[in-house]
Amino acid sequence: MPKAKAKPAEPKQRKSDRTRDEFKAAARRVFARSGYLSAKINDITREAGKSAGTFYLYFTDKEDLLRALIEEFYAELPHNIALAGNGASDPMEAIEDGLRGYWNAYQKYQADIVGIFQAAMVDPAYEQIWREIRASGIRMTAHSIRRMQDDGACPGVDPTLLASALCGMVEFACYNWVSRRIDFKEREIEEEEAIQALLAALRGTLSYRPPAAKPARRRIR
Amino acid sequence: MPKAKAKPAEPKQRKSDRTRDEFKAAARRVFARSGYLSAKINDITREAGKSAGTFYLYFTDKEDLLRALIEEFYAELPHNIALAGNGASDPMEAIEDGLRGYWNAYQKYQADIVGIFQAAMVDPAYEQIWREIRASGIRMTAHSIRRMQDDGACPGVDPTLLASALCGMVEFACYNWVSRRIDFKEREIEEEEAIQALLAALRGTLSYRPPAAKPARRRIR
Amino acid sequence: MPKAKAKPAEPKQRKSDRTRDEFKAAARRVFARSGYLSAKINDITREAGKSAGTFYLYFTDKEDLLRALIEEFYAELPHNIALAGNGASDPMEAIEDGLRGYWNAYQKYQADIVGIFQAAMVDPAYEQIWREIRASGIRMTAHSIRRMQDDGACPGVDPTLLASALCGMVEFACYNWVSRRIDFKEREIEEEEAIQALLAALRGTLSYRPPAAKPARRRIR
Amino acid sequence: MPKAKAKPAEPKQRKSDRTRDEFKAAARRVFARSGYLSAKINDITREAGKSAGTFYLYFTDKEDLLRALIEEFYAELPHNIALAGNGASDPMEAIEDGLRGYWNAYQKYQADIVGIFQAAMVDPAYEQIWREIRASGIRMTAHSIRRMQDDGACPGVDPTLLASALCGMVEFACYNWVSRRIDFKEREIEEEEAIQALLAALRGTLSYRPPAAKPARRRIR
DNA sequence: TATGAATGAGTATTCATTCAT
DNA sequence: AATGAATGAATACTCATTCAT
Repeated sequence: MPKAKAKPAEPKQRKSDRTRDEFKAAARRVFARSGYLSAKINDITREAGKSAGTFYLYFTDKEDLLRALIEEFYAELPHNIALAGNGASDPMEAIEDGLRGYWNAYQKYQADIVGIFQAAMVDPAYEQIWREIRASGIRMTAHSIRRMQDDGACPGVDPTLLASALCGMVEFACYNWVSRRIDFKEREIEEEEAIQALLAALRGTLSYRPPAAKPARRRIR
Repeated sequence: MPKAKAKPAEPKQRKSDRTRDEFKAAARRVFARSGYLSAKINDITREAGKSAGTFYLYFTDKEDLLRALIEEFYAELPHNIALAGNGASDPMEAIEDGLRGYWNAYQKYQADIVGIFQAAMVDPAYEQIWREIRASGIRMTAHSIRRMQDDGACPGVDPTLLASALCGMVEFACYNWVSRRIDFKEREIEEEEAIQALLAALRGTLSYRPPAAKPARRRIR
Repeated sequence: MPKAKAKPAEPKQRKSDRTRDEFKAAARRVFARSGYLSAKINDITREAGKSAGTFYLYFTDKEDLLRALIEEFYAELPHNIALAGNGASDPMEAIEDGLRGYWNAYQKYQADIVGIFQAAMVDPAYEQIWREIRASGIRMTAHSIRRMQDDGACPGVDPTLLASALCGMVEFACYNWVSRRIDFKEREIEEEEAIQALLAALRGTLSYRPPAAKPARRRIR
Repeated sequence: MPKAKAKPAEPKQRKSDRTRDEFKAAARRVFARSGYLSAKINDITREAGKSAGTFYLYFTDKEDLLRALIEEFYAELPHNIALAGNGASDPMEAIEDGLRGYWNAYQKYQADIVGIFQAAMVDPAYEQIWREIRASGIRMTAHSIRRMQDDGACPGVDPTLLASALCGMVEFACYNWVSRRIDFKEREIEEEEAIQALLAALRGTLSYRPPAAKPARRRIR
């Protein structure tokens, strides 16, 4: 038949991309709702309004899908965290900027982070990824700690160890407060209130200076 | 687990008790090794050197087994934590005692705690249990925070919120450092070193006093 | 079956409907051959030429499958029985029409009826269903009995009790003669012969008039 | 040690018999309560207050146990039925005696009969046994029918076929009314009332004489 | 004899993945 | 590209039966 069709090459590519994105968006919703581990492939395809088979045209696996989420997340992470902290000359400010950066990233990439965290529990490959994500935060935090220590604050602790603890605190608070809504079922936590609580801990820890003459602990009464 | 199944008759004899304990011990090893969620009933029976069916003479479920672990854990928890902190008159001392208590309990009941934590990700009933376990620690910590605030320290933060963050920090550090051995693959963390790092954060946070004239954030130097 | 499980999504397409019907047909063959209680899911899938998992795309259970059979059976039952008896003005004719209706329904839905009957032995929910199916027949029969009693026949008996006995007779004869082929292994029973035997009992019972002066039982001759 | 023990050979034998009987009694209770097919070996041993292993000292099987029940039942059956009917010279009286005999036997051996009936659904060997039990009743009933037919009553029906239907009626009524308590949940059926209903059917059927000039059924309107 | 803990074959069920249309 | 029906390997669970004590 003589009807010369215009090659729809471009639009096709587009459509395919769109479907892929729809899957990712659906997965984010599902992961946020019921976690990565208990999410069934079917839950995701249903959420995406696609059929079961279609999923495998775009991803090989639930893990593959998670990997795709992570990539996006990775691509934007620096904007939220690393860059945020970079500008600040004052270590305390750097820490606060870092916290706010992480908090914002967490809001947006909740599903990804929970996904990685849960996958890490079961799959060593994801444990590695999780460790890497943590690592950059820890490195930054440790750097600030070291600067504070140079100034005489919080002496005698391994900066990396302390950084690991503090980053974990932030991470875990996000998980508990934002994703699982644990601990505070009865009331909504205000975003700023939450940040202030974390900030109080960070600030206190980093600026701690032991009293001049430290009395022996548990001295004889 | 939400549907309360009738527990199996639970043979009470000597031999029977021993087998039940063997299963619990085997489960602790398996959970510690590969986590609760990915553990198969078969993994546990094999580890216990028992046959598949035997498991069901003692437990109805993997969940039921976890419940049994928790009970034991619960029974001993107060000795390690609550009682520990009770004697101390000084809030800082109470916090330190609580930390050491939790740390010790964690060493011993690692598998249980990880099990509950993982089960909580997937099963609301365990989320509830996990929340309860956290609650007692949070309550105690919040109490100490309030006492410090009465004294003028760490002002302007919701004690419960801050307590939740700090308890999470301890919990999560135990998980990362002890159970997953994340962050510090290259070296063994000394127990005392780990405790000191956590203590530094707790002490700093609780005793923080803002500088007399609080300067505006990010003022020009 | 007491716990109402959510039925699987129940694909509605053409192909899917056919498969569902194939399962029902296969189940009817299997139930007729070896009874409902001893039928394994596997027997049915094999008979249907499908794989194990496919069964669960269409039914949650063996019970669910039986329920599906019953529905079909229920839908047609009135055509065979109730309507049949409705037109007849003479109670004896109503009874005969009812009998022929039930007989025909039984031929077609043997497997369903046997299934319900067997399931009722083990599961109270099916006992209820079975009771309901019986109830309509009993009600109709009792009605005819009452009309005959108004006319002076078979006096002094509870119509419902008698109806229950007579309906049971028909039911059980169908079971023994048609489904189990008991009692008459050596020869084929002609359909009409069987019906005539049942009819003889029904007719005799309903038209019975006690002899005028009832002699004492077991008097000396 | 010089204490010469008396050989407890006799008592031992007694004890063993007693245990066996306890199992049989327990089984009767369990079968009557929940049917033969759904009864687990464990249900029976628990009901008997014995341990699981002990069961196998006395029986090889649940079937073996059922066989033992049947034997006892068989041994007494003639007293209740066959002998009962034998004395009567009048066929109607023979039928009534037979009915009362069966009814009494059923009360006592409910569990056995239900057991055989259910086992027959699943196991051909028990189908055979069931058929045999039925056979003697059918033979007797057919005999009475033949005598009535010689007298001109209920003409034109195969006596055995009719007997099978009538015996089935009685059997099934016992099952429904006594064992399953179906059809009459709301009220207790009086024993005599039940017997009278069955008797009405038997009497009517056997004494039926077609009206002199039988009009064509469904004549032209 | 009696016990009851242990066994393992048999069965049901789930769900990621494939493939004909 | 998309569909959704079909697959079957993996796993959980039950229960009759054995056996060391």
